Amino acid sequence: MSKTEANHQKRRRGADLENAVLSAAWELLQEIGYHDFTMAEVAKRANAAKPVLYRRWPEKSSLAASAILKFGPKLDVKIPDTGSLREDLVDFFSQLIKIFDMFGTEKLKGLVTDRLKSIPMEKLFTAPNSKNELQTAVEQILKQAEKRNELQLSKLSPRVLHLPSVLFINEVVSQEVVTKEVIVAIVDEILMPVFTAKK
Amino acid sequence: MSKTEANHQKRRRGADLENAVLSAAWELLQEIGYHDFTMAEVAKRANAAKPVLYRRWPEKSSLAASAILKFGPKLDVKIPDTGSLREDLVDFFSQLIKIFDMFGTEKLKGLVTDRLKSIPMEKLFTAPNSKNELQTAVEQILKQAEKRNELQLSKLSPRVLHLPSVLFINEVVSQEVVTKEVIVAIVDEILMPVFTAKK
DNA sequence: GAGAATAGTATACCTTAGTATCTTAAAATG
DNA sequence: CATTTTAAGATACTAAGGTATACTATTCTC
Repeated sequence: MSKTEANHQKRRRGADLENAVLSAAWELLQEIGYHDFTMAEVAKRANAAKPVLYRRWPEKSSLAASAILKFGPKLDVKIPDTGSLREDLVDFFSQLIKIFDMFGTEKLKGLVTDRLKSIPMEKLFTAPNSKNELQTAVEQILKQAEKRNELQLSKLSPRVLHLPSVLFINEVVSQEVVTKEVIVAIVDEILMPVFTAKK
Repeated sequence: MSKTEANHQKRRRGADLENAVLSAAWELLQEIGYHDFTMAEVAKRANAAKPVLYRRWPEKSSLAASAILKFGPKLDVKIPDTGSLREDLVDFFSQLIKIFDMFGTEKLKGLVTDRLKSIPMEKLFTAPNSKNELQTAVEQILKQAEKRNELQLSKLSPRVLHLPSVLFINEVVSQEVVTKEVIVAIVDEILMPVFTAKK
């Protein structure tokens, strides 16, 4: 029992500890992906006890999501303004797939399906205590289109505004990889008709 | 160790055993729902060993899905022919929600998200070795609409044909309950514009 | 500064999905 | 009918998510 070193003279708390855990989680996620990622290993890496994790995140998928939101590629996607709704949508979603490709959808699939147990699809891109950035961007693109008389925003319901997120997640969950062609098809066959429907 | 009864003179095999397991699974699902449903309990109820289950179904969600497909309410939904695509779609999906309401979407949510780990959304309604009945019905409804010149089937891609399944599943995963109003909104705001898009 | 409240640490525990192993009944093959 | 093959039975095991408990270092409050 002779601990040769003064192991933990200082005990981390609050934000300090939280950051250490999130960093460890982020490292692990990059190294081995969500599927093989375990809570025990995160705890070990962060030199923290498992209950510390569960005190902050109710479940594994929640911790993983937090780590990605904190350290993952930022969703600082440029909102395009090409002069055409169609082009703007294609451009915007093309930027999004790059982020997913960094991980590979295969590695994210498990996380997404686990998250769906707790939150609805359209909220998957929403950080706690913040706006859904994807949603905001879509609305911005639609506003631009309204100025060009391509559509009437007031006629679009929340369900319709969430459609891009839903379709995108569906592809991530269903396909190995989301290509540019897939995005073009989604925009031309689904989003454009819905957004510009005369009603 | 004195087994007073000749417990298992006969050892069940093949389809016999499979049926016994599926029956036990179906009973359990009805009694306690998917979340509390365990493989060990199914095995016990069926007087079978756990490896018997895993030899046939690779995972819990797969066994549950099989049990529902076998004993659950049949998808023998009547294909409506009201003379209007919109009415047909609303009518058809209204029949579907009845089936889901029998369980309550809450009880099915976990099953659906678990299934999504193995299969894409649009295949959720497809039994092994059979056609996707939901898909077939949608196509039938669209054929009828084509005869009335409401749309041109040849212009609709597989992605578009799967859209009803995707949207329906999204609602089941996202909402507590899928109401008639929700269905009407999905049909009017999304499906009709997509199916009848001029392009 | 004394004492209470808070929140780490360490560790054991429970539950359940899923696997491995060994024995044995039943079916298939000849 | 003897032998081989297949698959069920029994049971033990592993791994991981998640919880409970006892103890103790910090911080808060008075």
